[in-house]
Amino acid sequence: MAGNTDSERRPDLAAMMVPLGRALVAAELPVLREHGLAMWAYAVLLGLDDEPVHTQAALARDIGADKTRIIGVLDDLEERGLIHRQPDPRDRRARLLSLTAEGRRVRDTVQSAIQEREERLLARLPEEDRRGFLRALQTLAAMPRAEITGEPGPS
Amino acid sequence: MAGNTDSERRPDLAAMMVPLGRALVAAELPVLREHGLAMWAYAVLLGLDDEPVHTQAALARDIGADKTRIIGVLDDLEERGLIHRQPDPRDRRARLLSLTAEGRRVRDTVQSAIQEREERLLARLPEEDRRGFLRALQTLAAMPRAEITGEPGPS
DNA sequence: TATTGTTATACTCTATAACTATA
DNA sequence: TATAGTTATAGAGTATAACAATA
Repeated sequence: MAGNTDSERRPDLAAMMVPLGRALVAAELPVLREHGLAMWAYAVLLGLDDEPVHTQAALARDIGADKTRIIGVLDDLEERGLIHRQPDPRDRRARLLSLTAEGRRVRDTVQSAIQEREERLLARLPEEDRRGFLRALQTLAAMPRAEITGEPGPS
Repeated sequence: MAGNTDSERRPDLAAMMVPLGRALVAAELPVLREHGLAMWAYAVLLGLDDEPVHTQAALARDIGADKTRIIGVLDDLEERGLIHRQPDPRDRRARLLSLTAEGRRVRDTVQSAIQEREERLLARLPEEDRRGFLRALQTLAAMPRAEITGEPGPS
């Protein structure tokens, strides 16, 4: 009646995903520290990846942070010349955000190092599982949060 | 040189896994609340699943918690008759932990409800991806943490 | 001396509220 | 009045340190 025979029983998805996510983050930290980046700083660099401009609140929302929390991060990244932050001439309340050339270089270097480590981990999986895993993970990660939680979401 | 052609570029694993894990947890919370369980209480019930006995420190380590943090949880679960906690006669420092019949019932009920929701989510993936995803996820989740972080781990 | 469970404390991360400047 | 950015404050969650009982 529970829908699961004993043979196909598995741990809950969250019970597997959360500790695994923590371990992956822990694996990233030494790489980030080598380049003087904290986790949120790296998230900001990734968040500015495609979109060359932004507003701080939108960037915060995109990377799952609070707008008040990334201010210090932006201050630091700007001071180090990794991002530009200039007032929007058309709405002087807003700040336009973009990566500098150096910021782009750092992002690429760090991301390559991180994904190299990840590839070594993924290489230990059977090829068929590996492909399905990556495709499914990207599909699920791209879903709006509300579709996963089942809640109507922030209206 | 970076090992990735532009066509196969993907987000970092952690960048997908962590928000997805958070969303899955958020999806569990309403189910847990229906049964008066907090997240760590559910983790304890799951941690006592196979092993009928334990010591509190070992249980905490197994579920990725601090030994000081689950004490209140154990107090509550014991008071509600979901677990037994009795001094080990052979080492009176330790407490033997086990599920009561009611604790087992609650755990099964809650886990079934949670996994039903999860199955509805997984049903939206192509069958081939879904199988590989689950197999790979279980493989990775079963790995010792040190194999993922690359660190020597707590010696 | 070392370990189990416990309590008390400190620290980190995150969320909320309040202020300014623009609109 | 409403919004973007900022600052200050409060809260939740987590880790660290210190203690009593037992080994």
